[in-house]
Amino acid sequence: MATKPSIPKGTRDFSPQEMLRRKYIFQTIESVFRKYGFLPLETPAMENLATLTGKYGEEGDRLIFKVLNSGDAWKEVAPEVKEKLAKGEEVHPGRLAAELSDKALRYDLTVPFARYVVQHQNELSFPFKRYQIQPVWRADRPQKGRYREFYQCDADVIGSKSLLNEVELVQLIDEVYAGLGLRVAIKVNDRKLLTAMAQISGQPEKVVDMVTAIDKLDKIGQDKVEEEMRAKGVTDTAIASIAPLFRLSGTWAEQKEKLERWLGSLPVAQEGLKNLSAIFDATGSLGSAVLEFDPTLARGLDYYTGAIFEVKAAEGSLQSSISGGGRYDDLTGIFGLKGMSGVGISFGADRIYDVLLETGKFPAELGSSTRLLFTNFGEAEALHSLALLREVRKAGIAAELYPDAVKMAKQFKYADDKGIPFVAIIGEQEMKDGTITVKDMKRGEQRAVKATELIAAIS
RNA sequence: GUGGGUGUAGCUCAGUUGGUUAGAGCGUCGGAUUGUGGUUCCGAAGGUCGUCGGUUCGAGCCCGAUCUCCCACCCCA
Repeated sequence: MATKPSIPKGTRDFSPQEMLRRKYIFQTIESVFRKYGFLPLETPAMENLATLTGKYGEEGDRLIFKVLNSGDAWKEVAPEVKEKLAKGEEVHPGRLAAELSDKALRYDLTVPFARYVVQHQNELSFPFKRYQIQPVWRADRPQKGRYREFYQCDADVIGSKSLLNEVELVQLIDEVYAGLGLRVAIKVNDRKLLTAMAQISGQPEKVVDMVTAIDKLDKIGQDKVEEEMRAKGVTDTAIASIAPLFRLSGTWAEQKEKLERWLGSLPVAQEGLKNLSAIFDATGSLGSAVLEFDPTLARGLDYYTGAIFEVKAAEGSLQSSISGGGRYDDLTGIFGLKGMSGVGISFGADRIYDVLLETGKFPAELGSSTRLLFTNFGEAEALHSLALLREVRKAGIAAELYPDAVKMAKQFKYADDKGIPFVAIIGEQEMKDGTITVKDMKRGEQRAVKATELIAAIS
């Protein structure tokens, strides 16, 4: 009792008002997922540690929340590890973690999905389209728009190489954000073009270093990008040979022409261009989003192999992406199922929430749920109201009876605080007359109605 | 994981070169109104000043450590 209660760093409580808004986001996303033929899936909060490690790169492994083994975890630690520690010798952190923990909280929804597909491959009919809306956990340092527990809303189709899937995902993204009333930019690139660029530079092995530097272009500028590449061991001639990247302005048709002149001789580049063209040609007109080719878009190099997507809000101050996704050719390979190509998209509900809040895009009527409150004058009046309450609820109207016979001011204040638009007053007088006094809280007016007129009076 | 800032009532914040019983606004609760909220008036409750330690006759204020939140980096939704 002495210490103030609190919650772990980077986690949050969601008040009823926040939950109404969060549900609005989840429901909008979910209904679009369903409309495009995706079906729900859930996986456990915990996975085996081995399922997760090594899937997100070195940085990712560090950010996985490990769960301490139950019982006396220390007792089970291998004797040679204990000996080393006793002598004060270094033990590799990963090794020690593996000794003390064999479970971990999920880091994203894609890897558990891949695990699920491999485990249940004989029960599934491909292409398999699933959506998943669940929290994920990362042991990151919290910041604006960055939490240690947050929700992802994923839709993936696995077992189909068709580019129609990419096209559908772009339309799906557009429809979700149109539904939320938010203008966004969908940035698209193809991992194959980045590979081609590294090849033409003569240092294909530096692709990751080049791309992570180029990814920061709009943030730090061309000079700093080149500086960072140089620091990572990219030669000056290589840097010079990828310079055309920075001059790829214009419409997709113009960008495509420039890319063909620059990288067209390489088969990988041809393939990437073919992919992107198919997406641009088949997408058609969008409602709320702008689709643009962004040659500096890199993201998720761990498993993406084809098209990659990222969504940024065109309104509000949040610069980070609010959705991301792409094509992966061999995600299930690491779990023993080869040749399963898939493509997916992930919506960051928590960041979408922040943007909608800042830009005032939440619908105003999300506020209240109860439409009618019966006041409570005492046992006899409450029992009388209870019968009417059932009728109102039967008509599909949310209603409640104040549970205690406290003074009227408190009951009215309750209705006011909760945003309840109508209050039914049934005291001694009304019971005698067989009427109900209905007060419109917004107008401040009230009138007596018969029981049969009650529903009409509050509709 | 690296660097910087921050922490005083439920919330937003004052608090003088270190000096007695730490303040305001909003909110909460009670009353004016024993059948009427949102406006008004009156009153009350609520703080081991993030935590632990140090300097000092004396610390909300100075020093150290630690935690939290915020900002930048890394990375990411």
